[in-house]
Amino acid sequence: MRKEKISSAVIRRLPRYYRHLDDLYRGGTVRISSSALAKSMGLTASQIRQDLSCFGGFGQQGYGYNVERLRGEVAEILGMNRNHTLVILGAGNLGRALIENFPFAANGFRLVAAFDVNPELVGAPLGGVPVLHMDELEDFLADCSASVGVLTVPARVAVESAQRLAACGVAGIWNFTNMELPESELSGVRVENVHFADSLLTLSYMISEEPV
Amino acid sequence: MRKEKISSAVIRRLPRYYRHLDDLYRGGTVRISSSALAKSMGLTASQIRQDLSCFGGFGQQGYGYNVERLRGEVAEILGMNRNHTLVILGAGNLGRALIENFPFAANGFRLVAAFDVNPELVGAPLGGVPVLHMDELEDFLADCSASVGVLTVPARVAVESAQRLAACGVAGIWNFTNMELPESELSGVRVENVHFADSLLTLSYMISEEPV
DNA sequence: TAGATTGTTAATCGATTAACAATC
DNA sequence: TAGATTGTTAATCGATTAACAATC
Repeated sequence: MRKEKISSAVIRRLPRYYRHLDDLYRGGTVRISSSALAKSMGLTASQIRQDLSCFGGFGQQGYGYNVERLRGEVAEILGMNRNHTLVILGAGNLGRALIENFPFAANGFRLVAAFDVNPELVGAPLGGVPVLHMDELEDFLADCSASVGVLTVPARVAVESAQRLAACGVAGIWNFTNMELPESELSGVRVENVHFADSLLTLSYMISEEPV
Repeated sequence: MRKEKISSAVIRRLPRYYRHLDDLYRGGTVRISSSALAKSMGLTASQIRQDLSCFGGFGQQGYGYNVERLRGEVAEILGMNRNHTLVILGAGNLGRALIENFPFAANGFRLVAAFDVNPELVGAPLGGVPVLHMDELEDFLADCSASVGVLTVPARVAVESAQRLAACGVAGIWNFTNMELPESELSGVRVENVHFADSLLTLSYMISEEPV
């Protein structure tokens, strides 16, 4: 039974399902039951069956789930087959790390260009992708629209860069700046934050639980 | 009233509280009410008062919260004043991005060394931090223990590196590899994952909601 | 067929929101 | 004092877990 509104708790688990199913698939596993998958992921079988049933009935009584099929269904749900494109703003160390090492294609994305203000970086392609000057952003996206803009710029230009991306009509912003973006001013653009500092402070809490 | 076990939902909000309180503090705001803070953070006043009351009563009826004091309390709760130290394993683009740009000190951490297997990187300090060969990890940590190990190594050596860190007695691992670490084999070490792929796939889902 | 395992409904648990007495 | 706002208790809402009929 497909549900209308999927809770964000479920959505945040989907990439992990995909990752585990992809591992199983690559390892040659043909079928898996909810309880076996639950065990390997540290969840309950109930939860997995509930989560999947938000999107349809992908299993078979007495058999379980076909790994290849379920992996494909989850990929489809996540939008991995939609030929999403992205541009990266900021070709510093972090931008370069993503450009050169992140498996965009394996996640259903195609990186089309990087932008930076540093004239020493502009012009020299990175990882097969052209590096253009930030001034060319609007012209480039007018010709060749992108689904997502990746923000790996310095914090002080984060909001301004986000607004330029929104004005160019991107659907989403992948935000690596430690800034909170004013989503209400970004006209419906979805923002996904990767806040390094929040993550480290969570770890800091976890390793500090005992009193000093 | 201090609660025994703090839920992870609350813990994950604490860094955001800190970030907002720090902004207010730097901006010169002296006091703030739960409702004003709630409005600026997109939460409810009830939730903020509930969250904070897990750790103590930091406010005052009729007045609200003193920003400087509350910021300090949250920092204390997060363990930001414990002189945590960390080492980074892997000085590739991502490791370098963290070493050179991440504000460790502002988050209560001191980066003491980086390790890599590449002889071209070993020996040349980055951002004031020595870069040592991975072979020296155990000796180094025997002399100078660290609270946290940061994993910015290639995925294929992620598990092995995590096990070495655990054997050296780190309290936490900040994991940037797209691998799931076997926490049960890491003898109590707390793991905080930064899964870029999971984050991008969540964004992919959000921008793909309408059927094709 | 008998055994296994799903999808779904019901029960439980936990987290968020609302309400309000206490009090600055 | 009167107004504001907390900390906390109670009510609601949502998410997880358990149970089981359906069925492969």
